[in-house]
Amino acid sequence: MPVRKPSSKLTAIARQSLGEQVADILREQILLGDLKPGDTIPERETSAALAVSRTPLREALLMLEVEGLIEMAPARTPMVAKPSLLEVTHLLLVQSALEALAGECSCEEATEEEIEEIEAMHQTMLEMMDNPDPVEFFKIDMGFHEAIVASTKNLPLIKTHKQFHARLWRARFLSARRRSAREMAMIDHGRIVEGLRRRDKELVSSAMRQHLRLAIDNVRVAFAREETENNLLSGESGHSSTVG
Amino acid sequence: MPVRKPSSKLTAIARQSLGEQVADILREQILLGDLKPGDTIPERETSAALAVSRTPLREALLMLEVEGLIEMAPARTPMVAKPSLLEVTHLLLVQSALEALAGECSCEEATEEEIEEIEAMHQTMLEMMDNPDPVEFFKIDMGFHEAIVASTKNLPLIKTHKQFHARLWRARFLSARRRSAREMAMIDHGRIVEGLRRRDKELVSSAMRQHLRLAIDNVRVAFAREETENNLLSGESGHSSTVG
DNA sequence: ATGCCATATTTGGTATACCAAAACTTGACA
DNA sequence: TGTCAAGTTTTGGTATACCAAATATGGCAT
Repeated sequence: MPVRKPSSKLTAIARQSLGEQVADILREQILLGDLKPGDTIPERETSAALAVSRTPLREALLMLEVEGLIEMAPARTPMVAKPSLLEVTHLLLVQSALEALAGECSCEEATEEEIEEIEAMHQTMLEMMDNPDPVEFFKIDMGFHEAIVASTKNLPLIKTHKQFHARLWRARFLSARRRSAREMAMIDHGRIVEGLRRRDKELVSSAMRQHLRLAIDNVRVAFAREETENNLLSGESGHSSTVG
Repeated sequence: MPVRKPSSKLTAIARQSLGEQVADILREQILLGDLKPGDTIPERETSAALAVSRTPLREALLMLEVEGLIEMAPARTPMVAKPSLLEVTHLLLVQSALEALAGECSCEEATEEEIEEIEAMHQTMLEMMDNPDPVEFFKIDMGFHEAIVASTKNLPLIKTHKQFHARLWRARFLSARRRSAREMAMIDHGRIVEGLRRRDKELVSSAMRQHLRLAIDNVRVAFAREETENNLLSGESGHSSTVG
């Protein structure tokens, strides 16, 4: 609604700026796959579609760019980031360090209730192992990791983890579809939960690290598979996305 | 220069947008201490002072806010972030994890030349131990850490580290003025350099971690000292900055 | 038929005008 | 004299107009 509202009632609370709201919308679209890597986001067209002016849209684009979700070149239409395998590997390395730290801190900072909640999520995942829908399983998986990070009460850590999380979402989703990957992930999760219960920093930290390292391998095969699929579809055309 | 330049010569390259340039200027001002924590950055006044319009200034403010260098509330004038001791501690914990990871990766990725350069910086610092000017010493100290991170070639890691670096700059500068802190830091640096030369991931990683943990202690005493100084000056007025 | 250059159109970058919500001021009333 | 309320001013939020660079397109010369 780009129109004025001269004085309608009280303007509700409107707690966050339009730019942030737009950023949330776009972020969700990217995460959900409505906007795929490589898709462009022209300013005029998109702002019109969202019924806002270009200014808040540009704010949103700027935020997402700092977060690494989209790429903006000097005079080039903004594009959803399309990380290479190398870059995803780099991101996962950082994420593994962040989560290992989170695990350590969580042993000291997490309340009993928080640990119980984390355990509950793990249990839910165990029961969902045979669920054919990978999306639900994946969401809880991500929630499991988020809950551990949140229990540290370390705001900068939580925020940074969240950003990497968003950038890795797609890659991890693609790689989490394999049944075998799920099974191995659950083993790691089991060790993590056990470590948290005993508040054993070493155990949690190393389990976290191994879990993410496993993710690197899974992503690698996911990339390889996507590559071959693309080649089958377009026969040798598209540029390889496996090299940074 | 808010005026139009109808067609003056060729407009040079102008590689980065005005907003980024402004962000660079403000970031430097904050790092150099020209803008101190708690200082406000009113949009109109600042944009006039920099001879740009509000639009690129707001872009810059937005970037710095995402980076955590300034704080922006809904209808409140932007302010240079004033992290509490708790928050600085949290930041240092994350930074320690990032640098520990950097140390590990550097053992695998750094070239011989890069390691030699890092060693050279260490040597320079050793020779500067008695330099009365803490600023120069500090700059090289920061360069030492940056060089190690850069040698990993992990772009997301480099970028994230840089952001935390900026947020921690002031606190670390204040805490690095103590002679004893410098001496202990040099011991850690020595271990780090030795580890890199032997490409011993465990050694480098643990040395990095210990080094940053030491920094946490130093920051704590620096905060305490600043607190007492403020109390002496203003007699019980200012709100304590030691609690998040 | 093809390659190149001029022009038209699209797109992002910047400036500015306008609006609404806070913050500050001031004056009247208790 | 203290306090509260209304008005003023300041500040950030949003929309829009305009500009320049980049790209696409079509015609012209070879």
